[in-house]
Amino acid sequence: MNDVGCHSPLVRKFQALGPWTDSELLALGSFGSRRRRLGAHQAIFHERDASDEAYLVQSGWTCVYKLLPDGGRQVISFPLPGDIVGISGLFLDGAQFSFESLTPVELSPISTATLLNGAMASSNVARAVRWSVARDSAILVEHLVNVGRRSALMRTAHFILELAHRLRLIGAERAGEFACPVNQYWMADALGLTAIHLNRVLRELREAHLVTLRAGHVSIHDYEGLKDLAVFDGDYLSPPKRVGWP
Amino acid sequence: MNDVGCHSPLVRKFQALGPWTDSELLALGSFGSRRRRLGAHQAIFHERDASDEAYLVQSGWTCVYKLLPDGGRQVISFPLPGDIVGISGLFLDGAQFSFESLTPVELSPISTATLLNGAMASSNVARAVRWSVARDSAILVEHLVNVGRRSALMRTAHFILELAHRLRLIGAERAGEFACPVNQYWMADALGLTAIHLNRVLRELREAHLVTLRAGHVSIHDYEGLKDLAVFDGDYLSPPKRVGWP
DNA sequence: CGGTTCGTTGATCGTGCTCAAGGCTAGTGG
DNA sequence: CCACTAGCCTTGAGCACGATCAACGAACCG
Repeated sequence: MNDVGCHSPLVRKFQALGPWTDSELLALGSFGSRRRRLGAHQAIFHERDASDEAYLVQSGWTCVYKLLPDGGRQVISFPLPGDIVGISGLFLDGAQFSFESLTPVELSPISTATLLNGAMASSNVARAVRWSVARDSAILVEHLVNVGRRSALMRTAHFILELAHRLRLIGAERAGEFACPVNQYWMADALGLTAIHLNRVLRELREAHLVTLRAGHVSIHDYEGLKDLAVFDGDYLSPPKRVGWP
Repeated sequence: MNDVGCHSPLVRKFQALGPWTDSELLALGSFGSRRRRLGAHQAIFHERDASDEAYLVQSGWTCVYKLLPDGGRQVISFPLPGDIVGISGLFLDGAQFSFESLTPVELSPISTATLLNGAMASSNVARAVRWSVARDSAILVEHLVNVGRRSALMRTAHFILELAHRLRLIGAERAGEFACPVNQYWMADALGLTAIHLNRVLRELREAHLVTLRAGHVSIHDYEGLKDLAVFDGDYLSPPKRVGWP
């Protein structure tokens, strides 16, 4: 059963939280038992949909956002493989946001029962879920700081570094290079900028030899420089190092 | 034991999630067994502090924020009586933000063990905690939308309406009137504005006969008008109406 | 009284938005 | 092979929302 981990981004993400026994891996695996494939730019759920299921992203890029009546859009997050979307919706009256695929994706719906049973069955699974939820919250907080108080340049740099770190954790980043199939419109809507201004910011970052984003691919040329610019500290993204954690 | 609820803002907040048995109220009450009083503007914990405890606010206004190296400050939330702060910090390497009192406050530290035991002991308590965490996340998402995509005027109106709704749930708002001991500097740092600009926005709202904020007191003169301006829908703040919820 | 905190206003500046266009590439159908 | 389209990226010119800098007023409190 250990080979569950070889292909599951969830297990990969949770590995550092281990050690995992085979039966626990089996419990984790139950989160991925059902699978759904979807093409690019397909809605998965909409704001206010009553939701009895969360979704584990198995592969592909996705996007969580809210629309405003004036046509504006705020991207909340870009869930990546190993991320679970919509847990909070299970405990509220419905989803607070819309969720869709940006690329072709593979999703595993997780029912409330599956989630709670998994957590009941194994305290390690419960820990992992709690960590995952807490981490998502930390990412959201950092996103708020980004949009509320950082300049467009710092904000963009910070966002790219966060993506790089998250992708590294699931093995989708190497030596400052990674695929990023998010166009400038979506990215601008995440950063609270217009696509036009973001384009200029990206040019600035490129001309400063810090990072290049082209054709859906990101190359970080000067990691330290970028980190200094953004005042980035990625500790909030990594599994906790504390011993005996709850 | 039922009089626990009479004075506990936590029980008041969770009432609509009921029905609660006496023993469950007792379990909830255990979250408030310890008490700490603090004066105004006292630090409760700082960013990066290792934290083994969350805090239930029993009375007074508090503030969660992050500082930036350039001296900037982003307020994440203003936890009110009945709100629990720092749960996510229990499951990460440390707190992701600073937490302090704005007024004299009464706090109940909640250890990780107390929190988890309370949830294990009663599924209603577990439900309530899950709802509370999910609601905090929904508030955070709305805050991000506010700062990222709404104009200063809409943003401010939305913020005031959210406060009014939250205060109503704990019985601290009546007929559009409530105390709000948050000065314009703190409020501006929540809204991603400067205090100077916020001051002008508040004047605009006052001159439009929508809402007045003066001397720590808010008077909403035209609730519908304010709601239309902000395109506010407070459903995310109320206890879920779904039956048989998890 | 003087000090401190908070609110208010004016003048000016600049980051990032708006509107408008054009270019590049891939895909499609003639 | 060449139009033609559709996304997406890029650039320019001008404007506006909100920031910055600089005071001053009001309330409170020692």
